[in-house]
Amino acid sequence: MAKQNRPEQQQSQAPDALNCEVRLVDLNIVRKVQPEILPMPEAQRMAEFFGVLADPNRLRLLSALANQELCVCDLAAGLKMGDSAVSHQLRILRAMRLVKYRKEGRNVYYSLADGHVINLYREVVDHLQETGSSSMGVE
Amino acid sequence: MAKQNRPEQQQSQAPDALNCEVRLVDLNIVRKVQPEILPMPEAQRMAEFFGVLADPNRLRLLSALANQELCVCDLAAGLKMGDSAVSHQLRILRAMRLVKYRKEGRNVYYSLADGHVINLYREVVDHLQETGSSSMGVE
DNA sequence: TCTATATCTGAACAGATATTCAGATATTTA
DNA sequence: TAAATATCTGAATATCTGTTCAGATATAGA
Repeated sequence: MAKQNRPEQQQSQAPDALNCEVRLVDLNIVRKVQPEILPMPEAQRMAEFFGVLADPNRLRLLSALANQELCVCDLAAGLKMGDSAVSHQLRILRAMRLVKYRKEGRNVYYSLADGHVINLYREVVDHLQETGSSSMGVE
Repeated sequence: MAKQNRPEQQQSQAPDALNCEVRLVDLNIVRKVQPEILPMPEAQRMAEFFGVLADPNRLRLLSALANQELCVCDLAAGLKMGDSAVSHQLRILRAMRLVKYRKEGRNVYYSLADGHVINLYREVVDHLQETGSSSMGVE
């Protein structure tokens, strides 16, 4: 951790800094890098968002809604999931505003909220196709 | 679950289907939706990818690497994390091919693997800015 | 009103995940 | 060679997450 290797320019500047618990070279780099680092609150918000997409069943729900609105029980039937599980997942998607819904009688029809999800989807498909090993059957 | 409400066109087609455990209307919709649903293996792969981005410290690591390559101990110092934690997280980013690395002496310098991450980043920032409640200080 | 249906909700459990700790490996320097 | 440093790794622990289950709410139809 002491980072005494990697000789850099300003070691002559403050000789006593070498005895300090904070090392000189670290400080220079850290000072440069720190402001570029995503602050923790925003990082958490972003992580929370990605976390919503980090579940195969939620992704499948989104893909089912990509072309038409569907109610909970159709989604459950189509994905072969329990109604309750679908409802729980839809709530998470709703909280992140990835889907919107509309009530009609006792049915609730869900649909995608905007195009961001699709864009994300394609970007990830690109990445996985280029780097990954499997194929992703997406046009 | 029986979906006897929502009267649809083809109920006259097969009257005995009403006694079947699989309901008619469900079947029609499910048959239409099924092929559009992301298959489970690909959904899992994609979810795994998003899961890698679903951690605030990994996002912070990526943001630190967005402008320059950095070694493990500088990342640890900059993010105020333990060396071991950083190393563990970098391994995950490496496995998903989001970062690449280069050894130099006893240091290992990491950098972003390609531009997909940045694109994803911006897309999410857009989404969060439009729908979310907080501001994300990204240009 | 009563029944069936669609959806939602909270609790509980199993499985996944991030960090810490201790220690291993590799490289540089004395 | 020995000591110091940078990085990595596996085990252990605490936390988070997804599903199921039981039951609540709401709406449509008899």
